[in-house]
Amino acid sequence: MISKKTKYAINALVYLAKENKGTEPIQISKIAESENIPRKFLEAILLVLKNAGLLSSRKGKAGGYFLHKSPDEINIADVMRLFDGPIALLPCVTHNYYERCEECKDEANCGIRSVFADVRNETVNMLKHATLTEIMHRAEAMKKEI
Amino acid sequence: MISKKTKYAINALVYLAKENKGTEPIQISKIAESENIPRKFLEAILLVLKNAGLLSSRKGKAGGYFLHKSPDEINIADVMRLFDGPIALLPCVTHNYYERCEECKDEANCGIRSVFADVRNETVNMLKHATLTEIMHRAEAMKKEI
DNA sequence: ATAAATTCCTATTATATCGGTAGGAATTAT
DNA sequence: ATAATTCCTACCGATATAATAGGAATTTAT
Repeated sequence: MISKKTKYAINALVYLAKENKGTEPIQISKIAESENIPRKFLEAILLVLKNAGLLSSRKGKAGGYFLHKSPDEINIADVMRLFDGPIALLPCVTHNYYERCEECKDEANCGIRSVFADVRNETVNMLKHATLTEIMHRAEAMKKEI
Repeated sequence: MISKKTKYAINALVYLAKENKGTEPIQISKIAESENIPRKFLEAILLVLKNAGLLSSRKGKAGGYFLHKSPDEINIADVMRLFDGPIALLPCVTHNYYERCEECKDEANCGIRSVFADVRNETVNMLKHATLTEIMHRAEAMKKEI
């Protein structure tokens, strides 16, 4: 399961992608209210997204948040990694955070590892393609289907 | 990431599948030593696998564990579910343990849900096909490749 | 019958993570 | 100056993880 942080982050990003017509920043409290996210908790989440370069902010009165990258450059894989760490199900098949399984006898010939490597590749591939744009397209498509 | 319990369980099962030529039970301590798993911890794991019907045991002197099902009927998906619960990354896309996301406004038209449903289907499909037999075949194949 | 070896069962523990709250400092528009 | 907002640090309770400890129950071998 992904953490609530990740889930909230994705929802907030999608909301910003939909709402951000001009470049007017949108306040934390507005996002929190619309997306049913605890306000203070969301505060911390948006800060992380900002420091990771996905969001920009304006401080002070009439301040708020807005997308820093284009909606088709922001994908679920990156957001998940930011909050929940590696996507892989085994430490020995992560690309960026590789760690040997201490109990493993022969990593190079491990059938279990081979399975989880396939799963990782497929999952990352799917989540990389799940951009904000793609997510919005899917929601649109579902609404049109009766 | 899967838990160590799941990882240990899979390793123990593969070991039993490989070692179980006759029907002689194999002792916890032998599995623990061979697979580098803390003995007492493995004890609890094997008990769960037994109660789930994957293993059988003989008690007392010369007792131990052995597969209850055929190696091609035991797959990683089932083992993961047993120890780590649902495989899906969102509660609203699990088949067996469905739970609504409390913050969600419109589940039926949720683009995020749609993405994670795809991921779930693909992952479960791959893990269902990852039987003990398949795992052993993969290891064999890798050893033959130089 | 007895001893030895083993699974089975119940508690306990240490550590970390998750989900969230609290309070205030810094910044900016009006 | 004031009001509104982001930014930052610290804290907290609950739960899960990865074990460990100790002994009861069971069975085989002698």
